[in-house]
Amino acid sequence: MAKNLLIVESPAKAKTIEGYLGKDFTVKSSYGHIRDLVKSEDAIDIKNNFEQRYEVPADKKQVVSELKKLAKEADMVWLASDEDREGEAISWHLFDTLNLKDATTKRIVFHEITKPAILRAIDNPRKIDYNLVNAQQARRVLDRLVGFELSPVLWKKVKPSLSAGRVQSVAVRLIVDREREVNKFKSEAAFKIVAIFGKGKNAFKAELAERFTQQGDAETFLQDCAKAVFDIKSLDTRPTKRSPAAPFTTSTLQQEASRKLGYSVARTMQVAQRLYEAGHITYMRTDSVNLSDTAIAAAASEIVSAWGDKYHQSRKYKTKNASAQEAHEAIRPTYFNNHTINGESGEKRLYELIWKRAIASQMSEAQFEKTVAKIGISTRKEDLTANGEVMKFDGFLKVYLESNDDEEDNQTADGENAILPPLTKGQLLDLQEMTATERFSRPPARYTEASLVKKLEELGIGRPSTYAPTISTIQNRGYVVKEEREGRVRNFRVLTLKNENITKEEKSENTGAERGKLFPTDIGAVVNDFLVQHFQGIVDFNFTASVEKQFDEIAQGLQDWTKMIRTFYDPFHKDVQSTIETADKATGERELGVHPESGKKMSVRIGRYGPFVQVGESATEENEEKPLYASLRTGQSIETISLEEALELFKLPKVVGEFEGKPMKVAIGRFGPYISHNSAFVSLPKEIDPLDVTEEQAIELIEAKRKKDAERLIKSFPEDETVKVLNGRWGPYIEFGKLNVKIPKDITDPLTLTFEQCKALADAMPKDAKKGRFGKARAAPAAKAAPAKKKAPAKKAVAKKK
DNA sequence: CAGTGAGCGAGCTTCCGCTTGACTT
Repeated sequence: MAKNLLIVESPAKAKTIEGYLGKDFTVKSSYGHIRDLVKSEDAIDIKNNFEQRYEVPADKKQVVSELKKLAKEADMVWLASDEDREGEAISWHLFDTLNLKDATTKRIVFHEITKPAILRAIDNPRKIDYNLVNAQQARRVLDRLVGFELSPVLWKKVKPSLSAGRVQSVAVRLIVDREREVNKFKSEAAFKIVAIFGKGKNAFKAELAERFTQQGDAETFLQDCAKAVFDIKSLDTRPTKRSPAAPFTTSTLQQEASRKLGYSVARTMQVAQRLYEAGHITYMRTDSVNLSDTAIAAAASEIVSAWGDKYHQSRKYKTKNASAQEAHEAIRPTYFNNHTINGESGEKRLYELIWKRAIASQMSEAQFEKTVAKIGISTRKEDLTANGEVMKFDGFLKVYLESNDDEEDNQTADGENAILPPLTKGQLLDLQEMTATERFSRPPARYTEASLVKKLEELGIGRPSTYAPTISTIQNRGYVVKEEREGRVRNFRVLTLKNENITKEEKSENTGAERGKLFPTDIGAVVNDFLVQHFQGIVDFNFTASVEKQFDEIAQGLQDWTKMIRTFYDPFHKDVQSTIETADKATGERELGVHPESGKKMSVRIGRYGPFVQVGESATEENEEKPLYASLRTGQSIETISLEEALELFKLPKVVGEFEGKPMKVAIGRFGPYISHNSAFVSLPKEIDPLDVTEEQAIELIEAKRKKDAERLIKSFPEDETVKVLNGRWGPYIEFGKLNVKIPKDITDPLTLTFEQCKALADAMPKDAKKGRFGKARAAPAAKAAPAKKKAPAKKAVAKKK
């Protein structure tokens, strides 16, 4: 039996370290935290110095009992969790839970998983740092108090099951604020002047720095240029350089994988996890840009052997982020000589990105020669400017170029890297063409998942391990949606000067189209406004930063954690209580105006089933007339919907005629406009406006759908006409009433299916798990359904008594 | 994929950070 038990947080790490340490050490993992606050309200004893009640969650029981057993048998237990607040707390929880003894327990730390680093750590053990543990407890207690007091306020004042927290509520606020900036934004048009000089290989572009807001001014400029002589007024050539970016942290990896590979932050983390577990990369949840000395040396030898000494430059990076805890290395390949790996294509691509970024970070800078030519115009006092750039040495650009957040900027940057022909001062230039193009100022960009992570990191909010889950949470709660939105067509004017002739034309472009951007929902906006109004301090962008400062003081032993929490909690709790007592229910209600025909009040707000328009006052005892209601459609918001758009909502659903003795109704559902007829549905093609569907069109569409369905039909049953075997997009399936049933793999020929078999398969389908691809997230209401069923007979019993 | 928008009211929801699996369609 090994004399030493060493415990780290991650099992993959444990495996590596075990290889370094030999027989005397058993290396095990705690799988992160092993204890957490109990779920119930008495987790924190507020009156008694915020004393906490912890428990080992069910999924950690086995880990804990195994560690307990091993600890008992070992002579010495080495607590080697990460060197940060959470890691220190994990060590303390282990110490406490496993009943360890001071004399036979040592705390060690390392920032990199290399043999020398581990051995050095073992030679320098210390005790558990209780100041650091206290700082973690303060963090944990504060987050629980905020989350579990704020969320119930929302259940009362907005809607059940909502949530609020120090991190997620600020994330939502960023998105709501940004959306409002976009909506408020007024685009301004101005004419941009671009000239092309020279012919063929010697052609180059020059631009005017100023822009003209009036078309007349742009035209005058072109007219003046028609007769002008152009000459090189000045030439300025100077060397410039560009340096490589630091190796990846979690946040920069997420950003770059989003831009270059189109991955969501969750996908990036999943793929990175697999690379880590396969031993290809170092730990992927890190805020450090630091590389170990062995890694720097390995990168150096790789660079020198591949491209020579000239391309190598050893660099150490420092984090700019004050909140970084730097318990790990930056994300890098474990072996730099593996330029690529075996694996699934997603893994390969992410690995190569990580490899290139890490390698490039140890390479020489790229060198350029940048030329700025000022071009004089004989008839005007302004100058045109031509920029040219020639790469003299590629350096790190041989392997890696960091991309930019702003795609449109990259497009307009084409003039930047252009190569200028040989030019001399005083040289006269031959104008080929000059254009004045109307350009529009752009609103601030909506957040993508990755750019939101970047912003949160800048604000010091959240940690590498929580970025991806936070992004999921705010979407799962319905505060935010990731969506594509269609743009609209916009016209712009172009004036062209060619051969001393000015022509004008109007062109059109698509603008405002968005892909994979985060939009706030109505509920997200209402919750945000409610929190901003009543809990300003918590959703303040600096709240985390200011509590972090205090956690740091606690960690240094300069402040008592219970006093800090007390100072925060008492006024906060007061706010919670007064809000519960005095605040109105938040519905986001907004008056739209009056109905043009009836003169009744029109308003929008959020109801039980989502946002809707109401025409007329709500029914009361005096006012017996019921108002009319209509739900808003996908993409519409109570904040921006107009009276006209609201009126449109009442035009549907409408009956457009009769077919086979049953009415045909046009409506708009979750998947767009459709016709319903005799409990069958037909989607409307995009080119047909749902408001002017004719009876003939509707019949035609229904018949076409029937014909198509008949072609897909493999088998039907005389026992029940609603049961069919059909050919679907992914192969055959059974349609059992409204339920779609998958055919099990052992049935190779669907023609052999009997009615009884179909029925059995349908019965075997879990009742609540039929909706959506993400059954797991939706499966929660199952718990809800159970007590409701229990209640039902009780109600009946009461009814019978009556 | 429809319509629903009163209230009754039990028991439920919820935080942030550390870690991996176990799961469908």
